[in-house]
Parts: sequence; structure tokens; C-alpha cells
Amino acid sequence: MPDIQPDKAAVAQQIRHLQDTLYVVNGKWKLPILVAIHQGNSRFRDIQRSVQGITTKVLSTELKALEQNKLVVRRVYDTSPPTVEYTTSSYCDTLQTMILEMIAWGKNHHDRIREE
Amino acid sequence: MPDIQPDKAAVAQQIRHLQDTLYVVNGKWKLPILVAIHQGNSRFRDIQRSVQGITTKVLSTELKALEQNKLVVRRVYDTSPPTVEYTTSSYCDTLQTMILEMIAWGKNHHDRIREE
DNA sequence: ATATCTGGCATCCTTTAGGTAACTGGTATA
DNA sequence: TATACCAGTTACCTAAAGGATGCCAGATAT
Repeated sequence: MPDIQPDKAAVAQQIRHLQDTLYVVNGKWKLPILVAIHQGNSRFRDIQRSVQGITTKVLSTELKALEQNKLVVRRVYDTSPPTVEYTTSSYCDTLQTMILEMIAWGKNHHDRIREE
Repeated sequence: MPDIQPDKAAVAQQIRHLQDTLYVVNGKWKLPILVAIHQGNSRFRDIQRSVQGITTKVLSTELKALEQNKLVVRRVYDTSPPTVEYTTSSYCDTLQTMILEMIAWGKNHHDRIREE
């Protein structure tokens, strides 16, 4: 009667990976912000306008978190007043397929809910 | 000079789909719970043991939310004491590729962090 | 007889996420 | 001269998420 169940260990491992991902992209705003930036909105106000309903404060703190996790790059240009530009990092590109899957599921889900 | 920018509208639409998805699966626990159940943990305590660190209270409320969103099915059998069984719905299966992408990214990310 | 398992519920508490509103300094525009 | 834009910051607040602890009743295992 074996004590070690490799299946359970593998499942636990998968769950941990999932939790690692969630730790980085969790919350209402992070992924929407990434999409907005990725699609060409590099300025603070442009991002805010793209992501419906977000406030300056929340956007500001989320951008800092994303920068810390190296998903977003912030560049300040020495103009007057300073111009600030946000872009997604190349590391952020590794999230692409995941995000596309999430968008696809959301679309599908929305259609399904409407049908009810 | 056109006022309507179809690109911006399309981006906004994608972001909305993403937000729909997040509305359903957001939070620290929902996806890990789904994986645990999907991998064959049908009993309350089994799920709890699979998802490291979750309390009975949180698990209980999350399961209710997942049931409401039709991702999980709860069945009670008339044994004594009653046996309760949780399974993922067929609708939940539509989340599979998305979740696998998230697991894969988490694994990758974890490896990357360790290297630093 | 005692301990432990099951599937939770109730209560209380802390933490975090998120929201509101006001404000800043510098610039450009009307 | 007044207004608006930019990129935020600060202080305050609420709501939701999450955590700790204790409990229940029926059953099974020691």
C-alpha cells in the first residue's frame, strides 16, 4: 500500500503554478491595463481612457506594480512638461496566448449569458 | 478627419471581454479549486487538502459562487451521514485551454524568478 | 470510551482592493 | 485672464476578501 501518490503531487504542483500566475496578474485591472498599453496606448491618460472606469489613483498604483513585475516599462522624457511613456516589455509578450484565451472565453461567456 | 476610430472601439471591446472573464474567475481561489476538482477531488475535505492554505469558510463560499456560475455541480447523496460530491460541469471544460495557459506561464515565471 | 473523520456554519477580526475627492506644478490654448 | 491638459499624489473611506477559532451531528476507527 504505497503512501506516495504521484498524481496528487503533480496536481498540487499545477495548482502552485496557477497560484504563481495569479499572484502576478490578479485583480480587476492589471490585465486590462496590459492590453490597453499593448494596443498602443502609451500615455497615462490614454490608458485611463481605454480602461473604462479606472481612476488615476488605481491606475497609478497598478502601473507601479506592473513595472515592478517587469511587465511594463516606464520612460520619462526630458521635455517640459516631462513626457511619460508606458510600453509593455518583451516579457509581457509571453502572456499573449493566455490573455487571448481569456478574451475568447469572456466573449463566449457573454454570448451564453445573453442567451438565457 | 474621422471622429470614429475603429481600432479603439475594437480594443475597448476586447478589454470588456477580458473583464467579463475576470468577473467570473477573479480571486485567489476559484481557479485553483476548479483544477483540484477537475483532477478528481470530489469531496470537500479532499479539495481543501489539495488547495494549500484555504480555510473551510473560504472554500465553502467559493464553491457556492462556482456553483452559481455553473462551473461546479454539487450532488448530495442520501447516505448517512450524507455524502457530498463536487464535480466540474461540462461548461467548466471550456476554461481548460485558458487554465492550461495560466499554469504554463506560472511555471515559466517561477523558473525565471528563481534564476535571478 | 475516546479520538477522528465528514461537510460544513457562525462569529469575529484583519487585510487588501478599490473608490472619492481634492490638489499640485508646469504648459498650452482660447 | 481663465480654462484645460498632463501625470500624477495625498488623505480618507467603504466594501469585499480572506483568516482564526469554535462548534455541530452522525459515523467509523482504536
